[in-house]
Amino acid sequence: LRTNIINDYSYTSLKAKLAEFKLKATHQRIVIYEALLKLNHPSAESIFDQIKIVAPSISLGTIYKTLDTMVISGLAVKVSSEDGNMRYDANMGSHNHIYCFNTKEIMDYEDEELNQLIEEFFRKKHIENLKIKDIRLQINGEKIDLNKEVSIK
Amino acid sequence: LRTNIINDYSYTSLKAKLAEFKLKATHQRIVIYEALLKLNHPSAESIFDQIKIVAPSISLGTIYKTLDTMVISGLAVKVSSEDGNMRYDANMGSHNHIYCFNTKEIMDYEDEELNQLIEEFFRKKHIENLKIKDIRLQINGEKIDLNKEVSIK
DNA sequence: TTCCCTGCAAACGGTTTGCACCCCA
DNA sequence: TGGGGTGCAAACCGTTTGCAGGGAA
Repeated sequence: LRTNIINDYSYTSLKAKLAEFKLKATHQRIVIYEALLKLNHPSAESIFDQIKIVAPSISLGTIYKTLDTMVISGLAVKVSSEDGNMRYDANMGSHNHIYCFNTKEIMDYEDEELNQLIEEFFRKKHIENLKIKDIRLQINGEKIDLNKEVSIK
Repeated sequence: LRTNIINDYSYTSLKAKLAEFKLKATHQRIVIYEALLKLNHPSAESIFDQIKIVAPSISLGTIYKTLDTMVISGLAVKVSSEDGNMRYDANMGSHNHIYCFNTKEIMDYEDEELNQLIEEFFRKKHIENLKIKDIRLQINGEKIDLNKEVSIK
C-alpha cells in the first residue's frame, strides 16, 4: 500500500536510511523518522505527541528543524493540508491524497491506472511557461462512518 | 476563462449578487467581493492591500470575517495554498489549480476534457466510506519566465 | 576534537475573537 | 429602530529563529 518507504522499523535500518541520505544519525532523528513512517501524514505537533513518550526531553523546535532537514535531503515532503497546517509525508512516490474534513486525516490514494491516465493527458496538453514539479489529485470529502477506514474498490 | 463568476463589476450588479446570496450589501462587502473577483485567488492580506486605496478605514479583521461569511453563504471557497496560507476563490465551478513555487500564484486550469476524464474514472472506481465533496487536480511547478503568463496549449 | 545538532525560549505572522459603535434593511 | 456588520486591539497558535551547550563521526 505505502510504496517507496521502508517497512523495517528497526533501529539499525532506520540509521542506515539516514546515512544513505547523508544525515548524521542522532537519536532524535531516528525516532522522528520512525514516527513519520508509522503515522499517516502527521503534523510536527502530532509527531511530538507520539515521540515524547520515548524521548521525553525532545523539543518541538527540534522536530520542525529535523523535518525541514529531511525535506531538503529528499527523505520526506511537506504538504499543505486543507485545514491550513503543514503535514509531512515519507512516501516519496507519486500518489494522490484524500482529505477528510471531519477527522482532518490525509490518506494516500494510489492507483496506477489513474496515474497513467493523467500522465497520458499531459503528454498531449502542454502548459507553457511552467516547469511542472508535481501533479496530484486531491480528493476532499467526509468519512461516512468515522470508525471505519476509507477503502478503494 | 473564469467561469461561473460575474464579469460586470458595477456597484449595482455587485450589490445584486450579494442580495441574491442573502447578504446585507455594505460598502465593505461590495469592495471586498469586487477585489475577490478581480484578484487571482487572493489571500485576505492581499485583498486588504488592494482595498485600502478605495476604503482606507477598512480593517483586516473585517476582511477575514467577511470572506468567512461569503464562504458560508456559497459566494466563495477557501483553499489552502502550498505556501501554507489560505486563499479565497470566487470561481465556484469545478476547476483545477496550478501553483507556482516562485511567485506563489494560484492559477485556474480549466479543461472540460480533463474534468470528464476524471469523472469517468470515478464512475468506475469507488471510494468506500467517503462522501466526496470535491475532486481537483493540483499542478505544482515553477514559472520559467516570471514576467510571462502560464498558458495552456 | 570539530562541527553540526539539540533544547530552550522568545519572536513571528497569519488568523481569530471580544466588544463597543455604526449603519443597512 | 433593531440587529447584524465593522473597527480596533488583544489573543491565539503553528512555525521560525538565535544562541549556548551537547554529542556523533
